[in-house]
Amino acid sequence: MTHYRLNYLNLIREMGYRLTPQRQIILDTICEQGGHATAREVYERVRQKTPSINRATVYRVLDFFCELNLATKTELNGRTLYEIVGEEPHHHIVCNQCGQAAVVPDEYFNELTAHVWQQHGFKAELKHMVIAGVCRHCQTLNPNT
Amino acid sequence: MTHYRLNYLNLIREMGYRLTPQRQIILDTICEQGGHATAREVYERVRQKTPSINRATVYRVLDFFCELNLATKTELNGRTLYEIVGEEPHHHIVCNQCGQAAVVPDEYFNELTAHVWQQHGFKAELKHMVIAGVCRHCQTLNPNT
DNA sequence: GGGGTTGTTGCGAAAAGTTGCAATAGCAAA
DNA sequence: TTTGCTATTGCAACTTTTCGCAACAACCCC
Repeated sequence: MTHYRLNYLNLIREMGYRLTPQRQIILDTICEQGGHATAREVYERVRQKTPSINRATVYRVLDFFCELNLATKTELNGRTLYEIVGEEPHHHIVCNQCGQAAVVPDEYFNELTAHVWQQHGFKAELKHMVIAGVCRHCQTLNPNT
Repeated sequence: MTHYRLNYLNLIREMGYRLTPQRQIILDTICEQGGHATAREVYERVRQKTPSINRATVYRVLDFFCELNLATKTELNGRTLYEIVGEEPHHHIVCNQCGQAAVVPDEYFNELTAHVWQQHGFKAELKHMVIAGVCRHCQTLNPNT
């Protein structure tokens, strides 16, 4: 977490934005939390450390991090989740039935990226895709669907 | 729109659900609107025709349509959009800079689907994916990014 | 170190979206 | 056509998210 934090804090300044204590605290919080977290979860943790930070600020800072590609915002079965972007880009497969999620590597999307590039001249920037479907386990339980 | 509507209304009943006037009106509305619409837009149009329909009902019915695979719910740069599912499954590429969207066919995802199937035994059910990136036009404008 | 510029924050309020519950009304069966 | 079951709706309260604006404070420059 620590070295992430340093890189990220520099990044914010290098991009011409200001490094405020609120941004540092919120960044630390989502790093500590690890993995996904909803805005509400982040806010709860932040206010425990620093109650003066406003809820609106948490929302704004989270979106700010997303704009800098420092974090991602993902819709995962109804909940909006934020996650720090690590060095390895990755995506998720999520079972529609049991809700279990697993990580899949970026390479799976290579052909897709190539297609849109060749056919549309479109430079895909896949960040944190969610692939819905049915996991192995639930398929054996309900072979009909 | 009309023949869609008939099929869809039958579908609802065949699945054992009830065909209420609210569901018909909301279905008509998103058909009329065509393309994407936010819940709020649908609600506004619905209330113009039939002010007695409650906001909560619109939200519930839209999600109900999604569960029947009659519509899809998509997150598109911050807005939650609903769209009627046509016969052709399709997806979108959306430019991060100008916001322009284009349709891409389902086949582009074949290799991706094969990967998660082979590697994870996961049966992907891709409904209405959104691929973010930069379109051809914006690339020529800003060759740096 | 002190001062000015302007990006950020806190605050209050409004908008958007969700939930539980009692009342209503589809629809199947008599 | 009437009856009964229960899925669905409207209502009201609640949570989540957004917005405008005045006050604040990072950061640059001297």
